[in-house]
Formats: sequence, structure tokens, C-alpha cells
Amino acid sequence: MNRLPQIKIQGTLYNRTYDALKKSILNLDLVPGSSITEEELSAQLGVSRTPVRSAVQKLMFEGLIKTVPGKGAIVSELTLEQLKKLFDVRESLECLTVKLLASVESRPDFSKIDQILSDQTVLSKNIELNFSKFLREDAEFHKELAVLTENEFLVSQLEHVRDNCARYLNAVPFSERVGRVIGFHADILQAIKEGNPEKAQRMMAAHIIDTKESIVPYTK
Amino acid sequence: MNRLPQIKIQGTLYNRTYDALKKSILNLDLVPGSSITEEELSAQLGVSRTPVRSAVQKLMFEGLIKTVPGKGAIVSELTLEQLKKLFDVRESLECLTVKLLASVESRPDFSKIDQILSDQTVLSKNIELNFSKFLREDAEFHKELAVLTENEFLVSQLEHVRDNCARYLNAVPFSERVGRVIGFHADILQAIKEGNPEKAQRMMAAHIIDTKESIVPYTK
DNA sequence: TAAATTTTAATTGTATACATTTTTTGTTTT
DNA sequence: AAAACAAAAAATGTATACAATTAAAATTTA
Repeated sequence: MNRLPQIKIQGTLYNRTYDALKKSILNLDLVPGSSITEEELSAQLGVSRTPVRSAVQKLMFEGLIKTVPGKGAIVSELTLEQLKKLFDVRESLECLTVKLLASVESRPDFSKIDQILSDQTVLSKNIELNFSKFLREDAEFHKELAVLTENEFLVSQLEHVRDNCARYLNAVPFSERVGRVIGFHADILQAIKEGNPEKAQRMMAAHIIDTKESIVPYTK
Repeated sequence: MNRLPQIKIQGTLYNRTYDALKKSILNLDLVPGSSITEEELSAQLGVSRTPVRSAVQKLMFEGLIKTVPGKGAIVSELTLEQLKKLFDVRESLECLTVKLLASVESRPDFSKIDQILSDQTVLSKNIELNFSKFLREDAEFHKELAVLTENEFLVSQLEHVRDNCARYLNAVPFSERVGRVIGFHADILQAIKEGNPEKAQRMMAAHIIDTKESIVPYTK
């Protein structure tokens, strides 16, 4: 029997601090534009400044936090202009992902991603109850595609871009877009399995643009 | 008269440590695969472990260093497989850059990039003497293109990818490719100025692939 | 001798004290 | 009252001591 992946009960303080902070930012608990000091976080989380510093630096690197010269760190803003820039990069990298997958000779193992798609379909039946879970599965779908390319640069860069997108998506109340998402995902997956890179890219581009358009009305 | 950019005599220890380390890695002074401990670096650079730690973590985020579970940090390897993955991402982002520039209505200020191109042309006359400077100007050309898009995500992601590429380029002895580089750069710039996104992308893709191919023979 | 176990050494993780820089506040001066 | 300056407070930067984890070495046991 295969070894199941260990559940991380508690890693280093630095990692747990990072996870907690990131979650708060993506949740919008830490509102964009608000400033955060290391000391404050340290007191609030009950750890020393050392792990807080590491976590803040990593988030800075990922673009979720920005430093103002002598002022400290502030949570990045979510403007319409930023949204456009973010999605330009995302579209490019997501399309590369599916192009690579549709072009590869050796057929990758699609079992996990098939599972995600079917889970999403089930969730969509009661979307009022499961919207946040639906969003998580959505992120998983895109992540798994990247993982299947076995290109670690692509995986990590796309993850950063998607994390930034997640903040916008969490700001959009409920989405009538859910049905279309599943349709797009199915089409994308089919195009990949057919070994049709052009179609896969076209479908993915349409999907990303559709997502962007659904966010626009809620952005200043 | 415009304010000239200040030369950074000395920033924080953390930043200077980062710069020094990064330079050593890109130079291949720190050979790929070699392990580096914080204490060792600390002693060698004459600073405490605190700034070293920050610098190492940042380099880790950028992909120049990898952590082996309990072993410490090692400088990332430069394999043929990695090269291909790196250049897949680079091609995608560089093409996005020129597409954006060629599609924008308001004509950006090309004065700086024109200057870089002409500097490169001069340098190419005595390439034996100026090869490393030529490489730096080359990086500047690509960076300035990204900057002109005003897309900060694109700028930073491309910078990380290019830094990784720089290590490969420094491993290639002397390149007969120099003349072609300038030709490609001129063509790319012209296509952008003509407002022809398709041509700009085609030229850029050809340029990036040409660069990759010139590295391949020197890669294991 | 080979495997297992304990012990030691080395390395990273964390807390804390202090230094330095920057911002803000308060005072003085014109 | 406005501007300039000085003092205080707050924030990040840095060094260092200690804790915890992990790898390597030495020892024991079968």
C-alpha cells in the first residue's frame, strides 16, 4: 500500500506564520491598503519577530505585500489596473501550460484532475452552500495542470499569479459563472487529451478572460 | 535639470549580502550543486547570520538556491532539462511583453532602449574585449522592454527567469551569436514601433529559441 | 561483521537585546 | 502663524545566545 501524504500538524513557526498571514490576506481579513508592522503581528500571533520577518519577506516577494520606503509593509491594493496586468500574465502562463500538456508525447496521468473536475461538478449543484470550496477546487484544477507539465518554474510563477487573483475572486460575492467554469474546464481537458494545443489554448484564453470579466464590475 | 539616480554606496547589510551572493551565483563562482551554510557565509562576509538568512531566503524564492530537507541550501543545478523548462516560460513571457508593447495605443518612450541597442552595436565591434558587458546590455534590453509595459508582475517574473538564464549564458564561452542578437533586437524593436504584435512575437520567439540553442551544446 | 542504537557534532529555527533609521511631535524662531 | 529645528517615539535592521532538529560518528549488540 502506498504511503499516504503526511498531514502537516505543525511545521516551523515561520511556515505557520506565513500560512496564517497569507490566508488572512487572501480572505481579505487584512484589507488591501492596510499597513502591518512586524511588532504588531508578532504580538498578535504570539511569536517573536524572527519568524514574522521571514513570513513577511516571502509575502513581499510574492507580491501580496508591498514595502513603502520607510513606512513599513502594506497589503497590496486591488485596482482595476492591477487586475488587467495580473490577468495578462496569467493568461500567458495558463495558455503555455495547456499548450505543453497537449503537445507532450507521453500521456500524463489525468486521474487526479479528472477527479477534481467531477468534484467540482457535484459542488456546483449546491453552489450557495459550497462557493468557497468551489473556488478552492477551481484553484486546484489550475494548479494540477501546471504540476502535470513538470515545469517547476511554471508551477511557482503561476501560483503567485493565482494567489493574487484569488483575492479578487474572494471580493466577488456570488458568481453566476459557476456553470460556465465547469464547461470551460471540461473543454480544456478534452482538448489536451485530444492532443490539440491550439484548441486547448483557445479554450483556456476564453476561460481566463471570462473570469476576468466577472471580476471587473466589483473593482474600483 | 533632471535628478540623476543616486548610486547606492551602501544599503542595508541584507541587501548588500544579497547582491554579493547573487552575483557569485550568476558568475558561477558558487558552482551549481555546491552547498552553502549560513554560518560559513556569515564568517566569509563578515556579517551576522541575520542578514545572511534574509539574503538566502530571497535567493531561494527566486529559484537560484534550493533547500534540501535537513541538509541546507545548495545552488540550483543547470541541467538540459532545466534549461528547456526555463526557456519555455521565458519565451512565453517575453512574447507577451512585445505583444503588449506593439498593441498599446500610446507610444511609449523608446529613447532608453534605442540607446541600449546602439551601445550594443558598438560593443559588438570588439566583442572579445567586451563580451561580459555585452551580456549585461543584452539583459538590459530585455528588462527595459518589460519595464515599458508598466506591468510590474511581468517585470519581476521575467527578471527571475532571466537571472536563471544568465547563469547558463555565463557558462557558454564566447558566442558567435553576437551579430544575430543585434539583428533580432533591431527586428523586434521595429515590429513594436510598427505596431505589429504578430511580427514582434514571431521575432522574439525566434530570438529566444536561438539563444537556447546556443546554450544547449554546453549543457549536460 | 552487519545492523541497530546511542552519542556527538553541525545546522537551522527562534527569541531577545540593542543599533539605526525614519516618522512624528513639540518647541523655538522669524 | 508658518517654517525650521530639535527631541521623542516607533519601526526596521543587526548581532548574539540558545533551542531544536538533523546528519554523522561512535558504540553496542546480535
